[in-house]
Amino acid sequence: MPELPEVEVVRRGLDRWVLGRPIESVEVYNPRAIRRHTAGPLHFAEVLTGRTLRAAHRRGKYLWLPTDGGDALIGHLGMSGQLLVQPTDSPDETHLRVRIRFAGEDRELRFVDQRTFGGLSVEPLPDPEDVPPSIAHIARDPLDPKFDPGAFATALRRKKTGVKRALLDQTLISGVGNIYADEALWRAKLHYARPTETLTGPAIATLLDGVRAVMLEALDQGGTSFDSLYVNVNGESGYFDRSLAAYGREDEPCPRCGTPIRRDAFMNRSSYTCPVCQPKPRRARW
DNA sequence: TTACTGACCTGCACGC
DNA sequence: TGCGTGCAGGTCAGTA
Repeated sequence: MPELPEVEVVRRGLDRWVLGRPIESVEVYNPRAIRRHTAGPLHFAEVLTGRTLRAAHRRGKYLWLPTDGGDALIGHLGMSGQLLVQPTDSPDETHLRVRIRFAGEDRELRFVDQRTFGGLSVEPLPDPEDVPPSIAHIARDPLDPKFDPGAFATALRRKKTGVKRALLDQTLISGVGNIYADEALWRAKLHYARPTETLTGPAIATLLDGVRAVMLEALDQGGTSFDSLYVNVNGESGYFDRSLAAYGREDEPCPRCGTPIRRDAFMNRSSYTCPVCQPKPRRARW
């Protein structure tokens, strides 16, 4: 599943392979892949054709690529999305949704998405130095140099919810998905249902350290390839799943204390914890 | 205003 | 072999 490190790997690939190349044509094979572009597939293709992508930016798990026309191509990989730079003559992927060809290039950009939770859109970019309006509500991620740990701690304690639910709230802190939330909580020895208002300053600092550490380790290894759904722009998988301590390790021994890892249903998904290292709080918030 | 829930979507694993 | 069901999970609209 693409989380922040995976998206950053993709951003770096886009930065290397697609910038400065005029777009020759755009083909949309599944309208759902551009559902956020409300003007429709034809408009999406028309507005991009002839444009040149100038940069590749990221806010949390969103990517945006400003064009020379005062707008930006915005992308989100969802759960299974891939942005691939492929030779123009290579066979189409089964779930190819959008193809972008560049003038005079033997490589093209493909948006491939099995589950179509991700998508692309184009929208005006009033300030080239700022984020697009549609993703302005997304908070900075903990790897962002301008991320403010003090403001995060204040906002976190103001919430009246469980700490994992808060970590998954992209308006509070971005880039944390289910996998890295579980890993960061394991590192910080916090149960996912710990009420946010009971977290101390040092506990929040430890949690942030855990989030940063797990993201940086994933980034070093090219992202988390938990299944075959995630690959970088060159189609290569990462290997970070080998380093996961809790997520996906149900009944396996906790790397810290040896107690079998437990899986609970949480928010229509799974949560993995060590029942000894991460004891359930007496007063839990789900 | 804030917290929470469910829908969206598709391929795979599993049981019958 | 084929069918039905459950599961995976990021985001956001709708509800409480």
